[in-house]
Amino acid sequence: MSTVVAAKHSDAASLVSNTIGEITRHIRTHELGPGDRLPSEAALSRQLSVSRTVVREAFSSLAAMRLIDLRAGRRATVAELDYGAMSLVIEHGVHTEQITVQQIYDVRRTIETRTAMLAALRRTADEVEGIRAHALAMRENFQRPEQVMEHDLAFHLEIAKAAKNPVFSLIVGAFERVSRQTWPIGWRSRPSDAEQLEMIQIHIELAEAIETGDPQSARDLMARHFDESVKALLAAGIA
Amino acid sequence: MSTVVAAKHSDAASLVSNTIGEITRHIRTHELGPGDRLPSEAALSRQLSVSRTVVREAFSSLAAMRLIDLRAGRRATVAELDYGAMSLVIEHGVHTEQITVQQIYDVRRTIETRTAMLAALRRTADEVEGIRAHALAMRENFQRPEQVMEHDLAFHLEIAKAAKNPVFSLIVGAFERVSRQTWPIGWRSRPSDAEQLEMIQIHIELAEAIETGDPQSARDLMARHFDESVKALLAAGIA
DNA sequence: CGGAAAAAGCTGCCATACAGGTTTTTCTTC
DNA sequence: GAAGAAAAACCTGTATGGCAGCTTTTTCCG
Repeated sequence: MSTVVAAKHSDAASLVSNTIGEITRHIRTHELGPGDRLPSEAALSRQLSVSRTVVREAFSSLAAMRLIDLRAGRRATVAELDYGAMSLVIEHGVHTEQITVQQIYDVRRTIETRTAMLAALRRTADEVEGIRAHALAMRENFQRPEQVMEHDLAFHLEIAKAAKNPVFSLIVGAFERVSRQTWPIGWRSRPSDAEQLEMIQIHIELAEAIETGDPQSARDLMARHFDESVKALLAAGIA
Repeated sequence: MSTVVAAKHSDAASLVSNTIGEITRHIRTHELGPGDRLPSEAALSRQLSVSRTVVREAFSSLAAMRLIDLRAGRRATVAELDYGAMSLVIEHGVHTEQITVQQIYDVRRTIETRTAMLAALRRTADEVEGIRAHALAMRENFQRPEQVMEHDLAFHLEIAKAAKNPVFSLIVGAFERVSRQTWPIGWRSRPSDAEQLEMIQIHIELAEAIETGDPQSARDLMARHFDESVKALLAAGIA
């Protein structure tokens, strides 16, 4: 039974792994939240009877997964939810050819048709403002692809945020790094101004649907957006 | 504009971060795939003009995100896609009360109604066998909750696999650690044998729908499964 | 009492050392 | 010459000690 996507059963009795476990356990048992400070490396070193080297590697690993924040001279603190690590995992999957760009679009479509719908139901006035601002900024800067891309990414993240479920934000964010690399391909496959503006127009209408509070339209527009994007990528010869 | 879920703009000019970047760049530019070997710590240390300590912490971080595999005495190798790190991130979010269990169920419902549908369309004979075996094993072992849970988890992962999109597997797997902790709560909230068997029955029917190749039924059954699960959790007083 | 300066504490990084696992090379024997 | 065993070379895991530079706490002066 080859599992393709697996999780190592890490009994991994290495000191570092155990130390990571102890630290996360510490967070859990002490009910620490974002911003709360962890013991110093030296303290943990004594407490767990391992060298500071081991504690440092454990901290470093936790920081890589963005579970804690590290800053020189300061104590480590519990981190806020952050999609940085997940974004690296996805990017790694694409670069090692274990994930295709099209598979990512399939997942994004599934997720984001839902966030669009929820956003239309739950958005606050502020969020509507942000979403619309990004959509309009895409149109205004449409001769500067860099800018368009940044606003596009922010647009999708803002919708996820308006859906009021941080897990959706996490997942949408997880695709950010890859999107930065594939976005220009999609853009170039829409060579005329008309085609580019048409793509941007969908974003604007989507912003309006969310503003109006029309979940069905929001959903449909997001679906259309992804259908068009996939079409564009296929036209550009992306497998 | 408070972002709630963020990604640190890691210009993070720390040596370790830079080294992590260099290593992932090495993987990318040399087009390394799973199993391929990376340079030794000493070699990278010389090549990048940093101490072995720094290289080690970078390796350790990459291993934490499951981008590479480390084993004593052996060279580091590029890892296969693995949801271990993502699962820790989600678990962290729940323990620090940045994510609620119900929010996870919302996302799982969105994702897994899709995987069920796709599985019905794309499954192989082997996968059907695996999926059904897990569903039946749930019924057979239904007096041993531990066993039921394990087969339940494997059931959902196998469906994701049958959907033939590793990103779905990654996401479904990302909820594994949390599920292991919340599953018993849902189970206990179905106190009678009849209720427990009813829940298991949905799994069996779902397996059948996937076997038959009926995407609509598969989808509906998965949706019902999650609706029931949420109801059970709410009954148990989970916010 | 307020604020500046000194002290203490902490992290980032480095060099070195050695135990124990793994790979490669060498040597022996058939 | 080939197969297999022994040795050498290489590699990672962990520990220790040290120092620069940043932060927090304490102390002391006005």
